[in-house]
Amino acid sequence: MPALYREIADDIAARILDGELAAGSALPSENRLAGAYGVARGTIRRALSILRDRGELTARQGASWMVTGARRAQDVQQLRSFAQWARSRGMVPGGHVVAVTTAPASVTERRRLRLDGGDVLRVVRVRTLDGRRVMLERTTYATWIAPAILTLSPDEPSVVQLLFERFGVATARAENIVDAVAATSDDARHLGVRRSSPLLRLRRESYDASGRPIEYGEDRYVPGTVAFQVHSTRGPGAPS
Amino acid sequence: MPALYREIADDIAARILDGELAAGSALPSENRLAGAYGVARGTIRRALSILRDRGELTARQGASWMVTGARRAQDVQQLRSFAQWARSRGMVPGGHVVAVTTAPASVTERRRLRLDGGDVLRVVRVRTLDGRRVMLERTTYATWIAPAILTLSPDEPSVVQLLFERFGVATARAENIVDAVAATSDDARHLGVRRSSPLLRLRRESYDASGRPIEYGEDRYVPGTVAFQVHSTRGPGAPS
DNA sequence: AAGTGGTCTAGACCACCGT
DNA sequence: CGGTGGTCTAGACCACTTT
Repeated sequence: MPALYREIADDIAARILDGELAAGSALPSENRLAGAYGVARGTIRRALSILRDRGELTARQGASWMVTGARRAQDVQQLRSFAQWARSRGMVPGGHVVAVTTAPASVTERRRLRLDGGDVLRVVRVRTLDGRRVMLERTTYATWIAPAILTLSPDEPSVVQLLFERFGVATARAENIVDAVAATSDDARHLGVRRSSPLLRLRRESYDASGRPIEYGEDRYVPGTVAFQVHSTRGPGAPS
Repeated sequence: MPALYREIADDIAARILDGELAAGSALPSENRLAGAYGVARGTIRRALSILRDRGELTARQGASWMVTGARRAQDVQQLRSFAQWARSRGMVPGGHVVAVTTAPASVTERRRLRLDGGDVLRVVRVRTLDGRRVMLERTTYATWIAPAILTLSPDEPSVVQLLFERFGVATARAENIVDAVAATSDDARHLGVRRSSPLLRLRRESYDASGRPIEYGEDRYVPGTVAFQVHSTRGPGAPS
């Protein structure tokens, strides 16, 4: 059962999408919304703050909440898997595994995955969107999760989702560092681009709810196919 | 006067930095903190949620808040200006203007800056960090802000800050789209890199509190000098 | 079972925006 | 000025983790 404030946020988001709440228009006051939804004002504020963090609404003290009408795009902050994100944009995610290796954890891997030893699982995948190759993914999975990964179909499009559904392993937090690199000949071959052409690199580390590292790796994106959007706000502050 | 929850968040952040609250350790319970700071539990939760959004803390229902000990890095979500960000990392921001043009707004500029006409100001700047060229910035300023920009010293390192201090114009919201491009010969000359080498491109649009576009443009970063960090959480939700 | 964070309420006061 | 959002309080109940 989702929380009340989530349901309300979803409802308001739907009303924006429907056009009932037009871009640039003002929302009813928080008190009116509270009355209309039959909840306390705090719950409304919490719902609105979610939409503000997504860039769909803005607030100014003294004035009403406004609908921004920002173009929706990919949002790194949303922490969705490649497959989930693709589907939400109406595209078909696909891909295939290029290489799978089981090997003793290197020093670096032990440090980054906080392992004492054991084998890690290294996987290289090509990711496609509507059949087009858009990304090359290199991932190292921690020892404790590796067996679970191996039970999955090699070309499974949504590893993250299945990890949660079958094993209850959910990514709670992730750190992503973005920069640009030139395609190596390896990258170029797998992605079908020219060697040394620019790629967007996203280095990731993900953690479960208890803070234990799940995996780390990097994704190399072909520019023009996928763009990352980051939304930033300098609001009066964190939501209420 | 900053809000209470901000002061508390700053205080806890300082205690983390001091090492009083070590990475991986648990915080006192919210009720204890509320007692210690002499505020209501809600105020404590709000302060903690700020630190969670910055990736410094994590929360799990039923367990205590934990200090993550994440490496501090650049964070696109923070919405700081280049100069402010550089200074916060202990580096000296600098730069020089390559070109300044005043011209009637093109169709694209009128649309993106929501102008009816008039002249816009186009500025190209090279940004440096400790004397090294790291970024090429191309910006188009809206008609209404252009005169203010022109009063600033051409090589002013912190345009954003001065705009606020002298004219009260603050960026409230920004949309950033990140991808990778190959350096044009122009880029290469200004940044001192080889032509067609990979650059990280950040396209920006910024808005003031009332939602009016201030400027838009793009920054091209030399990889390896600056990296963007994006922190993402799948928490029980937006802060309280 | 006890303690923790997650959600929600009802009310209060303030700072700011609009008319 | 009235209405708006921003902050803060005090209490309640629930879901979850820990011991």
